[in-house]
Amino acid sequence: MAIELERQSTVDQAAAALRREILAGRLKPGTPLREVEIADRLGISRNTLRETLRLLAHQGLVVHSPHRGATVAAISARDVADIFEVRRVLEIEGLWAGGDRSLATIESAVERLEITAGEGDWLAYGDHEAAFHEALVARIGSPRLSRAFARALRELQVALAGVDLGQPADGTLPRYVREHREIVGFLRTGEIESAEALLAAHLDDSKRSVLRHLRESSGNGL
Amino acid sequence: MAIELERQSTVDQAAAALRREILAGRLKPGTPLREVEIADRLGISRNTLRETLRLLAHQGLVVHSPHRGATVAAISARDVADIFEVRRVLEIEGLWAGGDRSLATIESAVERLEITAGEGDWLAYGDHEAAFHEALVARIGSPRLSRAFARALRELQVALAGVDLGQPADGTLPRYVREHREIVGFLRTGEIESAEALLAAHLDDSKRSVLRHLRESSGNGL
DNA sequence: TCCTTGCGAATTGTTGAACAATAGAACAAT
DNA sequence: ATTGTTCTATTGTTCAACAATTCGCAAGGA
Repeated sequence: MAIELERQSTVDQAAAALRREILAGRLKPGTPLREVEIADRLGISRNTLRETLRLLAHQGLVVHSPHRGATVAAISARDVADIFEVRRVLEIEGLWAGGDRSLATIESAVERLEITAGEGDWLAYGDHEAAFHEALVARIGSPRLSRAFARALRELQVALAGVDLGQPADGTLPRYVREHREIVGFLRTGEIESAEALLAAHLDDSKRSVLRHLRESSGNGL
Repeated sequence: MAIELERQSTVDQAAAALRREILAGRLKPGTPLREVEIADRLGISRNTLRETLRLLAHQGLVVHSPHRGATVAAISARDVADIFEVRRVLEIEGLWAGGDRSLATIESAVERLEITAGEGDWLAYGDHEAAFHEALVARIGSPRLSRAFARALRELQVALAGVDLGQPADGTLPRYVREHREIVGFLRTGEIESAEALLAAHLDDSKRSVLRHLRESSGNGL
C-alpha cells in the first residue's frame, strides 16, 4: 500500500552501528562494551543502549553476563564445530528438499560470487558466498530454519571479523569458487548424492580453515 | 566448579512470570501488553519491562511492532506448518544421528510420559512429551540446533495455551503414548527406517490436531 | 454514503539523573 | 598462600519527564 519507508528506531540504528564495528573488526571478540562509554560515543542514552545490547546478544554478536556487562562474542573451537554441524544438517537437507525454482537464486549467487572473486573483492565475495548457502537452505522452505541458519553464519562472520580480510590469496580460494559451481551443476542434473559429497567436503575444508584462523588470531589465550 | 546458585535478575524474573501467564492461557494470543499496566502489575519499572519484552520477543512468545507495542504471539496456520517442518527435519536427523548413551534420556522421558498419561495429568504430560522430542534432537549433539528446536516447541505451546487442557480424552491420546514407546523401541533395535516412518506419521497426526485446535479457538478471526 | 481531514487521548520511544547492588582489584592480616 | 576488608568502577533498576507516533472519532465536504 504505502511506500515502506524505513524508519528505524534508535535501538535498531545503534545495533546496526555496533554490528558494523564488530564485523569490521574494530571491536575484537572479547572486548568489553562499557555502557556509558558506548552510549555517549553513539550519542544515545544508557537505557536505550541496554535494549540494543539485548538485541545484539539475541543475535549472537555479544554475550552478556550478570553484573559483568556485555562483551563482543568470542567464539570457541567447540562453537565453530557446532556451527558447522548446523551447516551440515541444514545445507544437506536443502540439497534434497528443493524445488526447481530455487535454482535460479542459487545460480545467480554463484555468478556474483565468481565475479567478485575474479575482481579480488573478498569482502563482497564473503557476502555472496553467504547468500549461496542461505539460498541452499531456503530450499527447505522453512523461515525458522533459514533464520537459525543465518544466525549461525553471522556468528561465524563475527569470529572471522578482521582476520581473513587480506589473507585468502593462498590458492585455495579458486578451488572454493569452482566447488560452488560444481555443486549447483550436480543440483541441476539431479545428482544429489554427488552434490552432497562435494558439499560435505567443502564444509569440512571450510571448517578446518576457520579453526586454523581462529588458532592463529586468538590462540594466544591458551 | 562453583555451585550455580540461581540469582535471577529482575528482567529474568519478570520474563518467567509473563511466560507463566502466557502458557497458562491467562494472556491469550493477540492480547496487547501495555507497558505501564504490566509494569506495575509486576511491580517493576517500565524500562526494565521493556528489556523483558525484548527477551520474550526473542523467545517468540511476544511480537513487537514499532509504536504499536508488544502483543502475545498469535500463530498462523503457516507458522504451525513451518514449526512442524522444523520438527520433521531435526527430529528425523536426531533418529539417525544418535549415540547409544542418549537412549537412556529418551527412555526415561517415555516412562515419565506414560506415568503422567496414566494419571491424567495432561499438563505434566505435555512437558514430558516435549522432553522426549528434545532428547531426540539432542542426539545430534548440536546445542544450536537444540536451541532452535526448543524455541519452535515453545512457540507451539503458546499457540495451544489454554486450549488443549481439558480436551485430550478423545481416545487419540493413548495411541500417542504408545507411539512414543514404539519409536524408542525401534531406536533400540536399530530399525531406524521404521522409527522414521512412525515418527513422520506421529508428527503428521500432531500437526493436524494442532491445526484443528487452532481453527476451533481463534478461527473466529477469519 | 463515503472519505478525508484534523484533533486529541493513549501509548510507545527516548532521555537524563539518581541510587542500589555487585564484581574486581588493591591491600592488610594472619 | 589464604582469608578479610575496603574502595572503586560498572551494571541493575527506578523514576519522571518529554517527544513521537498510532488510533479512534468527530467534523466537514463531495
